Amino acid sequence: MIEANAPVTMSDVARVAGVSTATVSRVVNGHYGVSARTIARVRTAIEQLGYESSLVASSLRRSRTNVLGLVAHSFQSFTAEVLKGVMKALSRSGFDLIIYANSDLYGSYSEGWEQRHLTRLSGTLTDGCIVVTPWGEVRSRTPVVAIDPVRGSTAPSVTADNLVGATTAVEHLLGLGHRRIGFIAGRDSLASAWSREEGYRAALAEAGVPVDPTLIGRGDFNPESATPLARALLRRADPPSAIFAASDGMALKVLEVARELGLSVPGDLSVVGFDNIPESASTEPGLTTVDQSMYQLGYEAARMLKSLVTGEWDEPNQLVLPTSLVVRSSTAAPKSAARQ
Amino acid sequence: MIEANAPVTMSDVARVAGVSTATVSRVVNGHYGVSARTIARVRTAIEQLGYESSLVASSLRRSRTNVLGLVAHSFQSFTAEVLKGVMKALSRSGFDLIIYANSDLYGSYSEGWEQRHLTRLSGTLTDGCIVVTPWGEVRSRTPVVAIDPVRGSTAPSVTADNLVGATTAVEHLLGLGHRRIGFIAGRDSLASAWSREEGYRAALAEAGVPVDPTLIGRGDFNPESATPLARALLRRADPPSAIFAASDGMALKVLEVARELGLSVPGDLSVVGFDNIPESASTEPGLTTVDQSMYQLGYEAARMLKSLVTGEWDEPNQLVLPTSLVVRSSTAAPKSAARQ
DNA sequence: CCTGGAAACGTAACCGATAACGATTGCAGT
DNA sequence: ACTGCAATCGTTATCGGTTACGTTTCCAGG
Repeated sequence: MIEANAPVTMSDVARVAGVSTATVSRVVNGHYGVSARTIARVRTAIEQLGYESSLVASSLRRSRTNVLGLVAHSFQSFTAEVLKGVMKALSRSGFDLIIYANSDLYGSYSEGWEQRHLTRLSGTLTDGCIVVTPWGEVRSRTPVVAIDPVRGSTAPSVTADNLVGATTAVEHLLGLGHRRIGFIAGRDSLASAWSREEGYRAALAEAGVPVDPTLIGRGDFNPESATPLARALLRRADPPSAIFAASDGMALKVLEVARELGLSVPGDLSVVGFDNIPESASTEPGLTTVDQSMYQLGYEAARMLKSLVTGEWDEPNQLVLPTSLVVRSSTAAPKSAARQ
Repeated sequence: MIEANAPVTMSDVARVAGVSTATVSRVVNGHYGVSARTIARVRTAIEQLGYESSLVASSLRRSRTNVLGLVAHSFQSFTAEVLKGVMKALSRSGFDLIIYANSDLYGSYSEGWEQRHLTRLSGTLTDGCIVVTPWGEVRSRTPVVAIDPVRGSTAPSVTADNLVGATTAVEHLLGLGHRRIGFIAGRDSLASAWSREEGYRAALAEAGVPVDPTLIGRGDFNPESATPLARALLRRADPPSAIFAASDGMALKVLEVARELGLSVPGDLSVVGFDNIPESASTEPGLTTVDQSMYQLGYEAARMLKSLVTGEWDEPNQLVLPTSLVVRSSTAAPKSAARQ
């Protein structure tokens, strides 16, 4: 056995090649001022020892690392889909990606996680970060792009056209004949939650249907938060004939509750979600939802961040992407439609 | 404005609190030997400056970082599903997760990426790593768990019962009456690809059907690799009546080719995949496949790694998880079934 | 032969933190 | 008052690299 598994460092290479670590560094980074013969010697030593530079050590001293970061507090379908888009945008770009996710020691929805992670990374490791569904405005030495930012943020962000998406979804229900339409809202610090509720109200107003505040449940985008809300809505003496949930994760929970209460969907209850996560297509019945191409969100965010880091961004830095309604089988005309 | 966005370091805190950096470090890490009054002063300074310790700097000096790593070369559905399981296992465990993904500068399937990434991280940043579908055996200072390891590896790993899964899949086709069954293999350095091919052969042998080598296409798990292979198989004068693809990604490409050639599925051709990625449920027709719970793979791998790092692992370190056949609508009896 | 300047390379400071170690202080015991 | 131990805290080496700067070498030009 040549070597066990001791970590081979730059000074090991230097010793073997008979040069200083400074010279090794120059060779590794292709800097000027090393003779061809020395380069060859160093290269040989590197090869022989199987040396790889430590990302950590070099990022400590360097300003540019060519690593972009993504921080997220959970890994549900939303983030996973976003991630695919980010990876696509970064493919062959020269930037590597580091995703930092915490283990939720402080509780699943501890405020400020994104700031904590961001400062821990952006001090040195990354050239810039993407933050998914943050809790608040963040400050950072390096550029930050938010996916689904907080309300009123003016920082760079990428978001879906939540207002139009939600309006379309509710219009779809109205068009089917529904009049009592429940709504399960998202975490209200997020602009998306706000806009989706606005869309809900706007569509109702447009149709001349008064908003009944007792039909609105205050969720937080966490699927579990929807369960008690759905139960409360559906156990009423006068339950809504349709529920629009601000996210698919929550909408799927509504389906669960409906099943639990013996309600048939879409017979007794129509359900519409928002996001179009993969699970929504495979559930039974298929969930009618608003597609916001999370893949695209990730793709555009990564593209924006890349340009911000290299300093070549000129487009507006608040991107809004279109949505589209995907009609599946969780919606139908209400039983009492004829009555209206 | 109090402070712009200069990175605030430990010495800033020390200066404000009027102590040395060592004392700040002790306070931050809750070490012994600091008076209550000093602790309070330091805490105040930390609060006031909004200090967060740098992950990079501390990991350089520390031995334990409480960060686990995951390296993957791409982010298709497989890895995304695995990730959800990993996150679940790490939730509230005290371990954070860093995912490192490269930008494919060296081509999508550049051999040795996992070793490169591993050495760059494991020197200091992480206490251990999960490697997804590696290219070869890896060496590392810290524990490594492979998901879907290379053939013949004896290192810690988690894998699905690919042999049984593949056998079951082919038996399903045989049971429907198929006799000419094509196979599209995966990247053959992986144990999973090998086992799935073994299962294919075993099932045929058991049924007394001779293996026709010309019905076997050599893919590499990359969906794109399946397209030309499927075309070649289906354009033959004597095409197979069914195709078993070693991954869902490839199977979906087979469906695409079938559509392109005007073949109806399952009328003219039955297709079976392996993995059960979310897309397989939502495609039309739904893909019959072997479920290997990628979520579970990730969950178990993280659990194993956690124990290896803390040194409390006692179970065997090569886990094999069961699979199950999911029958959807891409399989049916062949038209010529009556003839046999 | 001497000088100037660039090329090649080493030395050491530095990045932000941790930890071994030593120094100082406070206090109890005698 | 003196000793001894423990508590508290600063000093400094260190992690693995990068880089400013200084030194040496070498060659061309005068």
